[in-house]
Amino acid sequence: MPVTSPTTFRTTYAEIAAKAGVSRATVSRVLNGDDRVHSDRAQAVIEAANKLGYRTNRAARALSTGRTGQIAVVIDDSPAVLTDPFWGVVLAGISRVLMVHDIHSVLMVSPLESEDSPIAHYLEGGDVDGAIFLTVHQEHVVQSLVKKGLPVVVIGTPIDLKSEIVYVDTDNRLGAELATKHLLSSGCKKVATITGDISAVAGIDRLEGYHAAHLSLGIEVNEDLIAHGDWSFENAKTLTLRLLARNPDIDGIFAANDTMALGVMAAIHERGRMVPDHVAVVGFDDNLMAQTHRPGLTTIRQDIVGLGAAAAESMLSILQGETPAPKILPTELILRESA
Amino acid sequence: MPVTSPTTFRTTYAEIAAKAGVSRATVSRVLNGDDRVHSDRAQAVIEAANKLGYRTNRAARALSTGRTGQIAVVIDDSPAVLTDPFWGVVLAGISRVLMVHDIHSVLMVSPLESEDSPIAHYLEGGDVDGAIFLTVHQEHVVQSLVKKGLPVVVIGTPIDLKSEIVYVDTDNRLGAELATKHLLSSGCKKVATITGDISAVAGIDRLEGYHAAHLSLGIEVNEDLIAHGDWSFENAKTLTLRLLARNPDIDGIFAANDTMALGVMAAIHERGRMVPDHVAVVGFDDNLMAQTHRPGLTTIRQDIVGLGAAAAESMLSILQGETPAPKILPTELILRESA
DNA sequence: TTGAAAGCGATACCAC
DNA sequence: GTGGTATCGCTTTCAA
Repeated sequence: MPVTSPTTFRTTYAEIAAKAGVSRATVSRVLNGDDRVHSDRAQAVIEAANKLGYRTNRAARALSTGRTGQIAVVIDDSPAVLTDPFWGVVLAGISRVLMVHDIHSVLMVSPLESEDSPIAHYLEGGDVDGAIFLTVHQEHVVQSLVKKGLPVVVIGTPIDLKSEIVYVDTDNRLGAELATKHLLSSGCKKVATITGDISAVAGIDRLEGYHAAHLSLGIEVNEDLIAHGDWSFENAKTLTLRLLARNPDIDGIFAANDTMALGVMAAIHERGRMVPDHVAVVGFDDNLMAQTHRPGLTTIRQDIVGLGAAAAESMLSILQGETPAPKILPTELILRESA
Repeated sequence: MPVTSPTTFRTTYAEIAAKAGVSRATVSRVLNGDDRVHSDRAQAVIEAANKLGYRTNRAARALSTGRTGQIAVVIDDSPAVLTDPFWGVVLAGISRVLMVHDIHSVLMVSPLESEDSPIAHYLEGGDVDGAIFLTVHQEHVVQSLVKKGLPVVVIGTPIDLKSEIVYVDTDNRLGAELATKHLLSSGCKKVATITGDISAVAGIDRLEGYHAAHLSLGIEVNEDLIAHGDWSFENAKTLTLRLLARNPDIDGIFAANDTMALGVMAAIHERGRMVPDHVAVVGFDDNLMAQTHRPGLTTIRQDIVGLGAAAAESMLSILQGETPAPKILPTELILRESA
């Protein structure tokens, strides 16, 4: 016999059934919204349940239905990721939506290196009904999970688009185009960019946006103005210094994220130049630093809560047997002092 | 009959038992590390389990034992909290420790306003074996959960210490003392402080540390140098401006967190003064901004991963029937350019 | 429309 | 040491 749960004593269907004068089967029907129960008996069941403070036992339900009512949220276990305020907000977006549908989010912080990492096993183990990945981990691992029938949603565009992975992402390309166009159309003649990590899709897309802006305005891109960064402050600063040394007449810089934009500004100041008077700067993300830094950083805001919410909704949709199309969320230019 | 689990087909004890030529009871014993099983049979069971790729069904176990193997991690649903990089790291610390013990972290993002908020019900509902709170929400709600027998650990010192809530926290008082002493002993004659929210224990403790430093160095505290902030950038900036207007000879400022320290520095610059030459600044937290800002922010580093890990360990200890003492984690002064 | 009853998979008591 | 089996609470077929 099991040790009595250390917490509360729980009401069961049996007690509700007794109190309402019906069978357990009927209790189940009523509590699960089955129409074909006489409304008076249904009423009695509901009252009894309320009076007894009934809470459904998820373990029992899971055992019976094969559905756990839980979704794993997998996040990469690296300081760089965890330290990024971005993910907290995404988590909130996911959690809120799932909560409404009475689904719990199980957090798994871990690298997902190989197909038989502990996490991968957890995920196939049936402890959860699906998994949302907060960064594109090793893509083939995710892929193999999908093949095994696990409902999966990835936040961020997968590299291999042919893979039938369901994903949601910010419109990085259009956002970057917005940013670059803003610089170009507000008088900048020579706009450089510090890209993100080009092995990541977000990095590529934001660079493409830079190109697209030039193209649409009929301006030729000078490859010499493109510096390949890695999302980090220090690196961006170094690259900017180099850029400015080679092209002293640069008057605008689009950094592929806010952290790098701060590095860019630091470099500009170090060269004794002013933002935005000498060089205008636009970032991407609109994180806290963008707001608190002086001068305030003009940047591209993404709907981060929305990203999480969209991922959760895609998951719900998969669980209902559908195959949701990828969702790409719009961005918005936030004007502050830097450009 | 249940709908077959959408994911993988699962091996059960029955199959292992058949393959190993033993009973299900024996399979259970072996897989749960019960010694008194002949080692050869045990071996057979283990081999069979591996060969069949057995994964334990948590729902079944939970139903049988009354233990879910899940801990709720409750975090306040406010932008200010979610945007704080701090919590992501704490989460990682918690998750890692629990994971090792095969316990899942269920994330609940929500305010926990009242004793019958949905979350409170979830928590008493037996869906989890315990709860870790990432901010002291309404303390009486937490208290009532404890009274109902739910194992609870709070990250952050509760206001009502007499309450028997298990908690872990950073040594805010000593950290603040360290910060203030650094300013005082490196030549500053007039050190002001921008406090955090004084209705929060962390706010109070950091202010106390400021006092303690003066006391231990035999310097009298000038109440006029204490400005009551609210952790935010803007507010800190405003307060600093006011402080400097009234006391132009302030040459050091301890801000109770890094975000405010940035506000302080912004204000100092706005007044045309230099950091640290005219005014030295020390923050608290050592977040990303402290590192990327120029000049680099001298600050107090807390062991954030450690905080999460400590909370998780306290939880494990409670689950084993112990009553862990509060844990207070040490801090460290990180020297950069600002002081 | 309703109830009886057979599972779901693991555990733990009881008897051998 | 080991096996048989009742049990956890809910769902769902099957009959009535």
